[in-house]
Amino acid sequence: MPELPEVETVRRGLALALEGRKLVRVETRRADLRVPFPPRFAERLTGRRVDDVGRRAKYLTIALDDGATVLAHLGMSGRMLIGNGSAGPPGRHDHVLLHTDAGLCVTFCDPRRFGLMVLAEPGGLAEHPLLRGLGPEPLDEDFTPAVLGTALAGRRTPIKAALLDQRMVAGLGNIYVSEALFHAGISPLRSAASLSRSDAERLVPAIRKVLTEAIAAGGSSLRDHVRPSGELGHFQNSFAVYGRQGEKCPGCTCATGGVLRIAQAGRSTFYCAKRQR
DNA sequence: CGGCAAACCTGCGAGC
DNA sequence: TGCTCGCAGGTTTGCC
Repeated sequence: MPELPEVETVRRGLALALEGRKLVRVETRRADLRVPFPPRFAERLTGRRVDDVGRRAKYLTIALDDGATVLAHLGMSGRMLIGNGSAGPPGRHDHVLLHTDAGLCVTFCDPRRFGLMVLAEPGGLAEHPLLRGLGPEPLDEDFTPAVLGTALAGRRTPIKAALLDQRMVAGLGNIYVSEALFHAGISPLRSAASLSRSDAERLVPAIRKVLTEAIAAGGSSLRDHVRPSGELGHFQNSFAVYGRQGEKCPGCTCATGGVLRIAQAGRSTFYCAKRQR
């Protein structure tokens, strides 16, 4: 499911249900997801108040009042859903339940179990192994064309693959890389190192624009993504190229072709060969 | 070191 | 109707 805009949408929904609330009961319903839960994970959370729900790249950060932080990743199919806690028995893929003193329950549901939920000890969040190597947040001011250019320098891998590398810039996934490259007019096949300064100066704003608009739309709901409230996102209706192979890209005047679909590093890439060079 | 393919796991839609 | 195949928004591992 989730790239930065979907995770940010989930963060905003979770903040409404969790911030300032005490966790009165916590259930883990299996021993592990992609990685095992920390020892006594449910006990560590029980009785704690949630001070803040944040996000770093595609990770949710749930800060507790004892200084520890829950790190959650939604993998491909993870959802966080807010319910009233009395909506019948948990489903087969409901792995973690957080009951609050307001009577609400946040359920972490993840059929494919590529997600995870672990705990960073007080003061250890920034240096946590899952976060340590991440590149800049694309919506932060310190993500500049110069910073991106430096990160890409010397990389012979295609720009498509480089942008999926969370060390270059954090939070992009398969959808938004294709979309951002389209808006910047850059071919996904070009090597990362071949991007000029002027390419980077178009790419950075293109990344920002796509992510900002997707967040405003509540993310993209292709199959799994729903907001904690249960509402769907609708940015999938604004895709220029993703999933649109054979169609003309927006505003395209060329007579032939249309959006192409290719495989790069085992994943689908969508682009317009006319308008992306 | 760098880059690619495979692996992790389940569900769903298409095709036979 | 029911089976098999291919595919899916992420990340890590191992191999070349």
